[in-house]
Amino acid sequence: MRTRQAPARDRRADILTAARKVLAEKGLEATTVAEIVARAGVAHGTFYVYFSSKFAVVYALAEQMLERVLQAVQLAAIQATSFSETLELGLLATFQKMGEYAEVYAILNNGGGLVEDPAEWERLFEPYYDLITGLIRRWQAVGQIDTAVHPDIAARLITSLVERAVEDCYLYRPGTPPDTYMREVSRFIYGALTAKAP
Amino acid sequence: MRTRQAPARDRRADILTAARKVLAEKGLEATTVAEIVARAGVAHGTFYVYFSSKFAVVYALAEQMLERVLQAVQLAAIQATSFSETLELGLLATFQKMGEYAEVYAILNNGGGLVEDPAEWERLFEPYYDLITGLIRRWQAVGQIDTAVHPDIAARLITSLVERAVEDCYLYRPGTPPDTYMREVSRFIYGALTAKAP
Amino acid sequence: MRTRQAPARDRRADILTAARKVLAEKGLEATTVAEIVARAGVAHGTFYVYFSSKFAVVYALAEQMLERVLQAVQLAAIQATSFSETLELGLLATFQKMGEYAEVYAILNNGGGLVEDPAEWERLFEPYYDLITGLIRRWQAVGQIDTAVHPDIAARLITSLVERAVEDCYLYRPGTPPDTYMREVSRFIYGALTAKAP
Amino acid sequence: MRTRQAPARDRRADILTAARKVLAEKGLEATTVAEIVARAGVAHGTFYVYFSSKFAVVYALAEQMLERVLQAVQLAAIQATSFSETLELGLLATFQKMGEYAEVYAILNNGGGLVEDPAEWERLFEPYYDLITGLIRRWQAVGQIDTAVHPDIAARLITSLVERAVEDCYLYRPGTPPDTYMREVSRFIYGALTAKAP
DNA sequence: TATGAATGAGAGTTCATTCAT
DNA sequence: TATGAATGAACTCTCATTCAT
Repeated sequence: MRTRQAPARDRRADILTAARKVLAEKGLEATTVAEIVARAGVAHGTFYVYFSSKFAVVYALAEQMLERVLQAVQLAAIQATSFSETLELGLLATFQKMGEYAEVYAILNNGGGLVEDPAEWERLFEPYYDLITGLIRRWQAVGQIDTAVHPDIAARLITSLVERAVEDCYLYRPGTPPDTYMREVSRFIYGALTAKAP
Repeated sequence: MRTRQAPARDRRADILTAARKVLAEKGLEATTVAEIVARAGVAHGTFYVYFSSKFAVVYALAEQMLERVLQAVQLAAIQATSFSETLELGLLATFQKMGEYAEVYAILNNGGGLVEDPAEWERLFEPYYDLITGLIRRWQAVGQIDTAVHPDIAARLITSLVERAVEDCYLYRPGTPPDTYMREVSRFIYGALTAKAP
Repeated sequence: MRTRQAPARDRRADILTAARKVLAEKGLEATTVAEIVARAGVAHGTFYVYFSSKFAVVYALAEQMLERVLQAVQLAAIQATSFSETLELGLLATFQKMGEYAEVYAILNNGGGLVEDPAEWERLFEPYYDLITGLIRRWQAVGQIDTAVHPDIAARLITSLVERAVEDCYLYRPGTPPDTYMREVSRFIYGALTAKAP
Repeated sequence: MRTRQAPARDRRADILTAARKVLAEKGLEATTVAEIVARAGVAHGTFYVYFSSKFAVVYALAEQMLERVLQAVQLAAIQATSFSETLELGLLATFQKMGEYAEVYAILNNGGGLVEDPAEWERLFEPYYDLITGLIRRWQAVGQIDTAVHPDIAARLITSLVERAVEDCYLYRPGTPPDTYMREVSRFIYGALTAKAP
């Protein structure tokens, strides 16, 4: 009986953490359930108590990351009083939260071909797109963003831009300081959304 | 000597074509050599006459695509007489050539974790980055692009933007016409590179 | 807990036994993991639960045999009170234990080229050589073996002699009774170690 | 037409030489026809013009070696005027000729499991055994070898002794000079064949 | 809930051999 | 005779998943 004893280990969380590490180190194809459970310190069978398949744990990881980024950006958006401030604070929040998942990002990015229907994977990102779309609309309404911009297409482009910047920044070109990347991306998006077409 | 006989099937090309199809349908992890050779109509062993491993065929596919896109964009750049025209023609070329590889793109995009060193994969894209970087510098020199733009960082951001747009356009939102995407991306990039920071 | 249930098949032992049979019948190169597991009545994967590779099972078999022979010879050596008795009892023990492995012996003998470094394989036999070397020294000390004999070279020669005799006896010339072989070998070694050079 | 031009390459010999090298370096199981033909500088198909299978080349190699050793020992036996001289000269000849094949010897030794019936392989060695058996009889006839010795069993034991000594000498313990080995073996055999049983 | 030995389908890869040239 | 691209059967080994405990 386990009442008020040492707090029961949260095995689900242990597995999730271990999975993140292994994915980061080995990449999706080389990640095995065997290694995940070894790192999590649980038995092989225990994995299947909490996750229905190898894919499920990757999916759960993506959910976790997107949820955390989403919350941080929402908080930033609430505090901002202008488009440029929204952009600045939002990017800062994204770089911070996403940075923790940088290594797995390339994997999470496209569902790794683990999911049958790509659209199913894409749905995971929809709340994020919706948030950005909403923010664009909000600042279009008060004239801070060009009304010619398609909010939903732009939301997707911006998302890809930021993802790429985070990846580049933390993975491929760790020499360049994150600040430089953030400023560049900021200027890039600002120009894209405010400038008039030629 | 092979003169005037049956026009000698090019098995390497057959395998490459088959691989493209299978990757598009199944994704990287679910793609098997068995299925590739079945579609190519060659024996299992023949695969290894032309490619040293499963990875090698993905790599070769990426090379093929990037080479074709690069050529098309170079041609466009030569014909253009202004930054906005370069942008317009370059995007058109990219959408056309890359569109053929849209399904595999998500896979090719990050090397699928198939390659040990991510930097090795990244090198594949370098000629493409260099081309864009050069074009940005060229139009900065004549004042058509803001000189505050970092050519190399911008080149990477633009690349990710276009990749994403092509993916979205052909894969995830086939409802929206390519033209709309191209115009949006064009405006996006134009604004980003020409506008002054806030 | 496994108490009083079906007496838990020892799969490792089953595989080892099956491997011995297949090796004896087919020889090393023609022995396949598939056939071993078929005879052992276990799944293919089970093989790799207990042995890391095809080679590992051959190695384990050699270890098992050498260990058994070694023990038997040690026991014989303890009971013997003269060199000629040591020889007689030792040979008897060796013929008995090694006889069970006669078919695989030709394979075990040189590691079958399965091992990268021949010296690694040779190390397996070192305890056996050491035992013989020690016995030679012991009977040299009391004048029953010619002191001109190099104990370690002689140990190796004796080993090869006995191996060969066992092989011949059980494999190639089953017509001749083991007794004849043992007596011949005994006389051979006795003469070799006690006689003076010409 | 090839009349009186550059002497036609003896491709069969080239293949045999290449095979010897590869077998020595890689061992039997790791030796491939591909590598043999690569070293021999001939096409894959050419191999099968001269040898009916991979096994055939190993068999041919063994034949070649045994033939050469046999000739050398026969010559030595003819020149010798006593048992001890026969032993000395015979061993010298064997060490020299066999030394060239030392690396492949371990492989050739038992047919590598390549041959279905071990007896078929054993037959290859029969002329060699017959030679030794004959020599033992010859020196028994004149009282230089103990008549209690079984010529045919002893021939086999001697053969294994010498094989082992050559292997040890050239492969496993290259530190010890061949001379030491030869003298030890010589004394060993001399004692074994001339001494009276206890 | 937790375990981990056992599973077995199927993966990537090798390579002896063939045969049209 | 010589070639070498093509073959495909067979190999070793992996690993997601199950289930009796």
